[in-house]
Amino acid sequence: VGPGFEEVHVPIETPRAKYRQLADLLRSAIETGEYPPGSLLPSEPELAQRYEVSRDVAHQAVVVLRGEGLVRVDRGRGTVVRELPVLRRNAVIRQATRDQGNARGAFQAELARLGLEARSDVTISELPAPADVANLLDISLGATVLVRRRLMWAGEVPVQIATSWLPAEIAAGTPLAELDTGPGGIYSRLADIGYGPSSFTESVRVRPAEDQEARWLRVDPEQRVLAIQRIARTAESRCVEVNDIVLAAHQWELVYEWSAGQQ
Amino acid sequence: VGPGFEEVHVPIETPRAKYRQLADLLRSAIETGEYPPGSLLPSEPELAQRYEVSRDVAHQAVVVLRGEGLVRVDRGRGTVVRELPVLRRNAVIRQATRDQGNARGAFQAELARLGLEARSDVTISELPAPADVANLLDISLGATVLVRRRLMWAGEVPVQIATSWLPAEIAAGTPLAELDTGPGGIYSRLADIGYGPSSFTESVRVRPAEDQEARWLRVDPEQRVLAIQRIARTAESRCVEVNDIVLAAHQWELVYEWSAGQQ
DNA sequence: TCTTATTTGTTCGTATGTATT
DNA sequence: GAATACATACGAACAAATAAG
Repeated sequence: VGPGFEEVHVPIETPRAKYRQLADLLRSAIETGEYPPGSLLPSEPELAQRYEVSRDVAHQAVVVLRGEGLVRVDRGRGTVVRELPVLRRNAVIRQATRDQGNARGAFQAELARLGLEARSDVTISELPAPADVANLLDISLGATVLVRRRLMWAGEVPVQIATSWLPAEIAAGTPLAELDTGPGGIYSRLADIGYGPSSFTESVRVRPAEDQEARWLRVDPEQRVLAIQRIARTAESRCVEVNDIVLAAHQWELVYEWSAGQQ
Repeated sequence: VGPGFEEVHVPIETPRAKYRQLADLLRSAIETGEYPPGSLLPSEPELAQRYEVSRDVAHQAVVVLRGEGLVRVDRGRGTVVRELPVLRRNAVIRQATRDQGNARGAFQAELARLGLEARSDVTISELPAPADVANLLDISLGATVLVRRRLMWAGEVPVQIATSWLPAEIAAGTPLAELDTGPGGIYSRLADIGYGPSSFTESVRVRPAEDQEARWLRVDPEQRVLAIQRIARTAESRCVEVNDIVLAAHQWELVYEWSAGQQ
């Protein structure tokens, strides 16, 4: 419990709801390896029978575990224990180590550490800028931007959606519009053409997954995602890239480091 | 929708479940101000009657909105539309501006910007260190640590729980053990006694609220919190403080800034 | 390809318990 | 104490997705 809560009113703990008790049971069973990663939980009717509760209670218990990201449901098949460990993302180091400073490199390194294979898939297009992106990039509403969307997998598991927006004015016709941006990634290519980023800002929000994200990341619509917006600026404070990153919240730990003197 | 999803299999959109449709309806009504912040939604039986659905559907719809942090339930009273805007927390600036570098100062400034009053409440105790904290502080398991727990409110709304752990060996008997740590807060006091922090690491996780957190932050146990662990180190890399911060996830935006050169 | 069984998703109806007003 | 509100539970039924044949 810990100190400092003394003065808070705590009502007598009402007997824990059955579906919570069952969720606790199943959680322990998963953690002790009774249901190993990738295996199926007993079906809801079977849980109901085994623990002498209604199917509704069994269902609600599974809903709790899904919310925690402990299991995932394949409809028509069953409830699967998730296989991946928590992934760590260090935003500062990603940008600092220039020679592998592209997202792919940092991502690969992180997964290699865990014995997993990184796979990613890039799509490039040119589109009119959405309002918020246009605003940040300081271009006129509707002006064209280069869009790089990258989907990333850890092994066979989809884990990240990243959408990068660059002003077409500076990116069109450069290696930034190519699938492979070469060593150092897009930040090195931006530097090549005189727009090397000098500072970064990330803002982090937690929200429910949108339908499409939920399907692609294989999570419930009720599941939360981390929505990170990274903004890269030149030394003159010109914004040269906006990057929207979406991660399944249960699957990631975000790490930020800085030193005291820094402003 | 956006580019890059083309190759993903998207099943025909099954008709949206009634409880989701109702949740969409209520969400719009809240956003357009039909149910202003602080007001009560119609009761579940009334929603059921008005929209010709079962009470179960009305209940599930409210569950969705609760998960999003849009409403909060006062049991026995009704469902309340939340009052607070999203709060922004800039971790780097908090530590950088030394003269108001204590959490209280930064927190107050942020709330003042929104026209809200900050209130906080500190409890100090000395306890044996939990295993993970002892490990980080590099002290023996069970050694005593100074614990500063701060509960913070924005106006009347509880918004943050922060628990700071300091080695008793360096903190006991110093101003660090006082309720008011004076100008600059604990980091200035650490500097005074030769343990000024020089670098910080924050790691961010999203998880369901524990029961006690849920009660105190007035969220559901199913609701997610941001669990931030900040570690402060001296120039010699000695860890001098571990700070566990818990925030209701829907209520906060985390901001981190850094420059490209930095390691 | 079609059929059937299995599994989860959703809805309705009903009932009871607990907290607040 | 009574009325109202949400929380939980049981039972039944049908829909949708998947797997096995």
